[in-house]
Amino acid sequence: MKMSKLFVQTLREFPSDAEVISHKMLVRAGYIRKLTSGVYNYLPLMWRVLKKIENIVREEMDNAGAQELLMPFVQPKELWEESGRWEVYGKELMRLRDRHNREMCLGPTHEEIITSIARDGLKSYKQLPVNLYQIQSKFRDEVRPRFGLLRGREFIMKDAYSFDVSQEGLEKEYENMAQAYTRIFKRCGLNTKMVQSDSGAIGGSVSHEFMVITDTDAGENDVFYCDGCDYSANSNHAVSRLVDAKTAGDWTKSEIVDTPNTHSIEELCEFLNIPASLIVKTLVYIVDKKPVLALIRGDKQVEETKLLNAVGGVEIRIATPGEIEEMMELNGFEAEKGFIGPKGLNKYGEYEVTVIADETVKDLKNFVIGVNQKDKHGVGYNWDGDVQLPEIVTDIRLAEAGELCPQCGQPLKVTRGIEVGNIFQLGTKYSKPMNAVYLDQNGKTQPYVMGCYGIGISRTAAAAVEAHYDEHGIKWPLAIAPYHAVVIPVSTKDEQQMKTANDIYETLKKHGAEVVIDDRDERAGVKFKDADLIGFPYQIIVGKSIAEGNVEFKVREKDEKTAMKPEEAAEIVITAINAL
RNA sequence: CGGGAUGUAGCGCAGUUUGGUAGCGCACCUCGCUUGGGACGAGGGGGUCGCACGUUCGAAUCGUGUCAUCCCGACCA
Repeated sequence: MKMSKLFVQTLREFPSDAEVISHKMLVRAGYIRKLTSGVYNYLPLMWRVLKKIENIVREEMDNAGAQELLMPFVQPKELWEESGRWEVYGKELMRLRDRHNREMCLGPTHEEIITSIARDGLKSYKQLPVNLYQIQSKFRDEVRPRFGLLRGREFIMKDAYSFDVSQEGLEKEYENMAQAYTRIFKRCGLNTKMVQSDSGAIGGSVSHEFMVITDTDAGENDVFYCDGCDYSANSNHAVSRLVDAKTAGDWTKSEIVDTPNTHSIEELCEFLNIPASLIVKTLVYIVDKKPVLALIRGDKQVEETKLLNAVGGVEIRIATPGEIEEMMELNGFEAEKGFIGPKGLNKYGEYEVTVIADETVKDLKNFVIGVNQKDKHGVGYNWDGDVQLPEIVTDIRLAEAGELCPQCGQPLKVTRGIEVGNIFQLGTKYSKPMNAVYLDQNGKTQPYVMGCYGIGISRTAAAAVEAHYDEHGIKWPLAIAPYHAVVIPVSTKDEQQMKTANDIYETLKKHGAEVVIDDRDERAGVKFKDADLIGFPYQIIVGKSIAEGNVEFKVREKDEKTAMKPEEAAEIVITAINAL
């Protein structure tokens, strides 16, 4: 490819609306252009990168025994009603109507469609197991798209779905996919960590995410991990053992005491001169319009996803001060933020109040708790005597770095991660409601045991940039770079330079290298800057030293130039791409 | 959804306070000169100033509305 004809416009400056490195770099280097919020054009360079990643994914999926197909991007409401998700998916699901006023949606994921395909085609246990996948654009109408390709509304995803006759079969395929994913990301030049995670709106029980570990804002997930063993988990799923804390108060009887202006845990601790671990704090959440009280030890925080799962809801948010006031009034109290307690709070609007306690409060003795009276708290309280321990006691706590690993007891650490892949054990979550069944050996009807496995193709590309760049531009891993190499004749007017450059260019092409020759009549600096910015893994510079028979060879990753013969440089590139 | 900010040429921005013929840098085209880390000179093309309505002799500039984009927060009792 001639640089003069390559469709790429590099910019002198970073775009003003980009925050994270991958977004800035990909726009500036001419890979992507925003069409509208969260929606990007993939320009030729970007498309080459995406195709590289797709092909790695294809090879590994096919090798793992999966079969590729392609499902429609637009989906009918009816299937989503069958699974029950039309009601619960929320605003992320982009809904629209056709000319006949029939309701449709843009596919955010394809469980419903694949399940309908499977039930039409897979009638017998003899046909199972099967794993089907596609690579396709998805659309999720994110609340707040950001970070360029990392959290777009439209993005490219590989989604695979497995159908088995048993949980054992599913687990085997799950492991098979986990191994395929590990190979895929390794081939893409990414170090990933496979972490336990919550299964979210997709549903199911067991799930893991593949995270590219980063220390930047681009990592939207907190990942807890242990150096002592292999434990690692997304914060929405991480569990930990507590470090010792004071959990029994010194009060000898329970009473209500004045605690003026103690709106926060800190203020209350200071006023009573106690550690936060002696307080039961009560948080008011609204889950799908219904009120939920969450009780947790004062020094700990609620993990909203865990709470949501404990209640079995879809959408969760903290209650507003107005809602809290309303609830107080309705139950005959006059209290505000800082003084709320579970006792006597029974209803809100048309709903009963659900109370959920975190495990941390169960064993507290002589503790402090809100009693729904302004400027007062109960002290020396105990469960069941002074206040009822809720029926539901479970883990709704956000783990913290420094707490102990649930497996081996060493202190947990935390880092940030970009989720590039995930694997779920769905079980019969979709096959049952959608009546997707096969006949077993006994002629009996059974629902498929399903799994699903996603990889964000476009996000993987962006994550690769986050992991490989410097102040001059991108440093693509060879396997996913848009081109393997660029040949730069410093002066296009110098016949010897041009001839050598062309010879190298032709040689490389002949050996299967994807290569660009920078034939532009530009000054050397311009070409060097563009080459670094675009991120060609190898640069072969043909300049004055060609008089001594030498070119300069630069490995972008290492960022240093070495003089050598043209054929040596070509040899290095060819050897490298043959090793891919 | 709430709060904040911004919309002026492909990109980055000035001009808006105080209304009076739309500017700068980069990019693009032509010529010259230059050719090892985003040169220089001269000339040139490109914008209904997000959109609508209003005020005014006159609106990028003032007012109202609207749309879009970006950031922050979705308030840990």
